[in-house]
Amino acid sequence: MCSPIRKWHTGPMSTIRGARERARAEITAAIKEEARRQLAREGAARLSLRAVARELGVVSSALYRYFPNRDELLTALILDAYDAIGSTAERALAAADGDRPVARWRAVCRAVRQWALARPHEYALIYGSPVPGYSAPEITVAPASRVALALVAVVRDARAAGVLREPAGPPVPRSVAEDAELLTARLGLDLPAPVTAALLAAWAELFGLIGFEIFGQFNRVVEAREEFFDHAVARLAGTVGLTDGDRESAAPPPAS
Amino acid sequence: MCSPIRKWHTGPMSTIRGARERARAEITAAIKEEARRQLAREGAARLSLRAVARELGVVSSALYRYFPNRDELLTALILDAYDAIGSTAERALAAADGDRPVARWRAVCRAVRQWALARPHEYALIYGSPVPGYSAPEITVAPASRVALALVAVVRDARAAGVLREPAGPPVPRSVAEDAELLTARLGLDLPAPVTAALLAAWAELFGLIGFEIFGQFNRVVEAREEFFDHAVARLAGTVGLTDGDRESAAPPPAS
DNA sequence: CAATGAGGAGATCACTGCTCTCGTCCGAGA
DNA sequence: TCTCGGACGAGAGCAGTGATCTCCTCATTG
Repeated sequence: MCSPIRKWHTGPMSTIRGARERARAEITAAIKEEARRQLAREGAARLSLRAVARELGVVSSALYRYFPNRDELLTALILDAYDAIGSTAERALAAADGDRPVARWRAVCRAVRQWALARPHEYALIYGSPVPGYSAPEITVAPASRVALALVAVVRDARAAGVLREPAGPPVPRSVAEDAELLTARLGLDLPAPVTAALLAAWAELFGLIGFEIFGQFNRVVEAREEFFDHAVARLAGTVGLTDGDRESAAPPPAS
Repeated sequence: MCSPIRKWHTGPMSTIRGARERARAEITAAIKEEARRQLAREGAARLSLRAVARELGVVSSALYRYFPNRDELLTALILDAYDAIGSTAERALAAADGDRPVARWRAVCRAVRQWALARPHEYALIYGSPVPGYSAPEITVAPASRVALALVAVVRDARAAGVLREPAGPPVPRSVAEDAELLTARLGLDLPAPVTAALLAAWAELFGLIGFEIFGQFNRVVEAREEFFDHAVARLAGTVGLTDGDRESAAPPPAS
């Protein structure tokens, strides 16, 4: 009856459809929610299907109606986490819209760090060691790149505004330049290879910094975490060529 | 009696002592060896005491004579891994003894990367997410710092040779400078705070790069892995102020 | 209004970490 | 040289895990 939409078969969006699949969606969400709670409390490897089921007042075998196995549940959590950190970065980017390039860069980096500090276990899930004999499936590559794309956007806009310096440093090797060009082409951008290379390194350093902070490598080494992070991120902005437009904002001559 | 050495109670070194404890040491080593094998095959969370025991032709409860629990076994593996990667870095440093600073820096970084690529699971054990609800004990801090100390040594020697530039970039905030001074004092060094700060960031970037490569973040993004790494590491050497002595080796004027 | 199939309950299997008890046998102290 | 303590391994057992299968129910759908 009513025939509003072609049911099943990949409906256009998450429209309401039957009450049945609404319930299904709700239960799926509840499972992930509880799983996330346990994740935060115990970590990924201690995440137990049975415990989730117990907490939901349901028998463990019931969960298998929603996730074929534990790893699939983890994959769902990983996807959610990538989406969450990605949209956090994008939100920060949007919020810093009119700002100068270095400020936008810092805003994105800070947002990512804050997200990670608030959810260390979820962060570990996506940027720590891939879980137990579990290698991230292909589906994760798109959401995984959203943070990187936010960083790229800052640089792209800076270049469009004509305030992007060509980064200093050793020349970019041929093969790396080719990778860089492939990448920028794939993103529909036009960035010089040295910038792309610097950007990739900065991307890695950002998560290196956050990972070291979260996983304890900075314990008893760096105490002023926030200030150090901001400082490192500001340096990073310089290495990818970001400036605030005024001349020589990031190159005081070497002392003495 | 006989009083050659005060037995037990922390003998001076790993001298031979009884045949009994020799056997104990051998079995302990065999357990760790087999555990490492399983680690390489399955990853940390799939590491099973029972499987190790089975492979060693022994009943599982027997292992508890050597390690009080699974986490302690993991801790032992972590310590070994830190020692291994640390001594690899130190060996590389020693092998590049007479070389110029940038070459020494690159040698250490390359050695660390090679070690990690050859043993991704062991690398994940120490630089990935801390294992299952397990937080690294204090004992790991000393061996964990050996790689960093190798990097520091390169910079220290460069400074002693007078070929260390003061790194460019934004001024170091007060609190970060204090951390830096505390750290250099603890190491008995005399490095300017900007250098120390840059060094810490470079340390994080090094492991960010290696982690991204091992954990798959560079898949379909960076194909010329080795060249990219070398290039990033060369840039990094520049950011901490390393030069090869000849003037302006790392600062070509911005094109155009 | 009927049947069909989604979903939950419960039993079961193989596996895990860990504990406890019980023989055995080595080696240090007399 | 003898003896006794203690290190060691075997084995049973407990509680917990992921996963599968069968059975029963009831709401949805045609």
